Formats: sequence, structure tokens, C-alpha cells
Amino acid sequence: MSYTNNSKKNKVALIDCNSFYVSCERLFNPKINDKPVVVLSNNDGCVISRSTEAKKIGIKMGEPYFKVKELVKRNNVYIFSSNYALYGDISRRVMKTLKSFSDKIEIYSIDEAFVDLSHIGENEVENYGKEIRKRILKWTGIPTSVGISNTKTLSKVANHIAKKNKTGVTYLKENIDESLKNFHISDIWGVGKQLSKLYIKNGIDTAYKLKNISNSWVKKSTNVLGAKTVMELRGVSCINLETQETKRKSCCVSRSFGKKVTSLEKLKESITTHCLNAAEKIRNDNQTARAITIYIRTSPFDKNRKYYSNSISIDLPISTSNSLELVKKAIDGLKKIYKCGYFYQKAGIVLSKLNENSEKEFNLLAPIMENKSQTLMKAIDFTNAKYGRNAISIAQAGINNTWKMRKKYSSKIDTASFDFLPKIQI
DNA sequence: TCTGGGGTCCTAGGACCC
DNA sequence: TCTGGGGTCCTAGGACCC
Repeated sequence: MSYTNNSKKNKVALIDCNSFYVSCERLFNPKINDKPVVVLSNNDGCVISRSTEAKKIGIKMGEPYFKVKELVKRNNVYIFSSNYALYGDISRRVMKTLKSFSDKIEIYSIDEAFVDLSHIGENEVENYGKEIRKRILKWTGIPTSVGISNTKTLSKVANHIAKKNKTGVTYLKENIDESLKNFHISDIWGVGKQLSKLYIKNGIDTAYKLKNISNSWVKKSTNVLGAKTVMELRGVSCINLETQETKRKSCCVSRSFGKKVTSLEKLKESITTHCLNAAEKIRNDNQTARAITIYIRTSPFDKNRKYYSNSISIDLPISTSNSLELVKKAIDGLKKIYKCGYFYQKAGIVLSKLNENSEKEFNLLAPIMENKSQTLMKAIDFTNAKYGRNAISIAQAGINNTWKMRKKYSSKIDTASFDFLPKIQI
């Protein structure tokens, strides 16, 4: 493994939106600005975003909603079902604002981005961070935290610290050991549940201790990623800034059911719907799939019923993005793994081995078949974009679906009025 | 009653070949 | 009777991220 030891010059900022989904809801609802607010995952299942006030009350990240219902009631917490069309749109605006500072930017997730600040002078870095923060707040209304340091992993640490700062900006310079001593091992980027367990078992419970562990031990006990994290804590950059937007390599669509499902017919409906959505997604990216995976499972939390989970992967003879072909394969697969007598909680599909349309393998019949189907698919995508997703669907997908998601607390805010967003009908 | 969804990367081990 | 070993490729599953 080779490391680029140019840490002295490298400066990278991590900009992270504070309580992003909550902040998005607040944009259109100023009366909840100083109130405890949470946003729930699909199906109103878990808490996935919390305002500072909600955190203080003791509502934990990822906690099932039914477990905190009482706490929520007692403290008058405002609840929202998630509205991804809204969050996606606000995210695009935040990223666009960031790009006004630099082209060297890696959009890491819906609410986070790394920006290269190597060209900014040592004494100006912190003010530059403040300027970024100020502009995003002014242009989009979203509060952020900015962490800056020599490597991505360290800028993540800096960002954590910035979240507790008044200014919202932290620049971790060379002498960072004091900060690392107070930084818990499980908060390090790249150290998840399993690694935390391993490290703590070996007496390594802070970032500082991990930084000073021997190379040979890390390599022996973990893998290359573990080793990279350690190097990055030492200020040696091993994880590059990915400024090129790359196309996805797989595409999955899955949902939990609002109500448990037992019949093959209902499973067919949901698998068909997921398949249509996934196919549309990859067509949008001008991609085709050469494999499809179908999976179904019962609830892993239900102790009173038998658990069943199964999946099947099917290779496709010709790479395709044709909805009808994909649905047909998906249903074939579903029939093979379906077992009667179970209460299913979730179903999903994965399209994988994705290719660019242009690099499709050579096939004699393909051009003729494709022209026809492509015209049809384009017509469907156009209509659905204009009149709402599923305006055109296929009969198999069902119409009044009892298995559809719960979304009791949706703010129903739709930014289409100023950005021509397609409205998603749930 | 009620526990999300969408990604990436790494590795061990099997299949296959000579 | 004695029953190799090294290389490559692929895949499933695990770990991690937000």
C-alpha cells in the first residue's frame, strides 16, 4: 500500500447540514423553529432526524417511533413523516451554493459534502469556513457545521467538534491530540459496531489510542480500511476526494409494508411496483442491468411468528432497462422463493451489473428489439414525469394497495411550484 | 399494533483451469 | 498404492456509511 504523504499541504472541509430533514421542514414552518421536532423514516417506523431540542429530551437516533411515543406526547414534540422529494430538492440547492466556492467538491450524501481547501492560506481557513456557513444559511436557510483538517477522517472529527461549537466551524491543526483523546472510538468515521467492539476489547477506546496503535496490529486484526483510518488519524491522506460524480453500480428499491402481507398476489404487486421504479431510475441514468435480485422477508422483530427470509439472483441474457422484461424476470424469481403461511413485512429488488447504454454487449437481435421498447419506455417515463409517478403503470402493480406505506404525519410540502419537481403520489 | 432505505467496498471461499 | 498446487475469477455475505 502506498500513502501520499502530502498532509502538510492538504486541507479538506466537511460541510454537514444540522439535523437536515428537520431543518428542511422548518423552512416552511417557522413556528417550529425552537421546538422539539423529529422526522420519521418510511412507514413512520423510526426516528431518523432530530432537532437539538428533541435530542435533549432523550429521543435517540434510529429508535422505533412506537417506543418514544409517550415521550413525544409528554413533551409536545412535532412529528413529520419523511418527504424525500423536499429534502432532495433542498439538498441540490445546498450543494449548488457550495459549488460557488469551489469545483473540487465531493457530494458525500444528501446532507454532507467534502470540499478541498488546500489553496486557502493557513490564517484564512477558519474565516473561509465561516463564510461557507454564512452563505449556505443565507441562500438556502439551512444551518450547517464545518470541520476542516488535513484528511477526510480528521475533518469528520473536526465536524463533530464543530457541532458543539458556537461558531459551527472547527479547524483541527497539527496538534490535535487533545481533541483525539476526548473522541470516542465509535464516533470515528469508518469504525462501526463490530470494529468498536474489537478495539474496546483491546483497550482502544479513544481516537488518540487508535492513532498510536502499531501498523502491524491493525493490519493483522482488521483490513485495509481499518489501516487507512489509522493513517488518516495521523494526518496521512489515504482516502481521496472523489470529485467526479460516478454512476451507481447497483440500484435497489424496497419497502416495508404498512400491513403484513401473506398472499403471493400482493407480493407480486409490490415487487412489480418496485421493479418499475428501479427500471425508471436506471433509464434516467442511461443505464441497463444484467442481473436482478428479488428478496422477501418476514419481520425479524416478531418473536411470536416464524422468521423467513430469502432472495434469488437472476442473470439476464441481455442487458436491459425494459420494465416489462425486468418485471417478468422478477415475478419468475418471486415465485421460486415465495412460501405460503408467512406474514411478510418487506419486499425488494436490486438491479445490478449496471452498464452504460453505450458499452452494451454485442447482440444481433438487440438493435431491433431495443428501438421498439425504448420508444415505449420513453413515452412512459415522459408521461410519469409530467403527470406523476405511476400515472402509467402496468396492471400487475395493482391499484388500491392495502400494503402501501403509512405516512400519517406528512407536511405535504412540495417545492414543485418553484422548481418543477415531479409530484410523487403515495 | 407499530422497528427505514439505498448505497459501496472488502474478503473468504468455491469453481475452474492447467 | 500413490491422489498437487498455483493461479484467476466470481459471488455471497458482512461491515460500513448516511
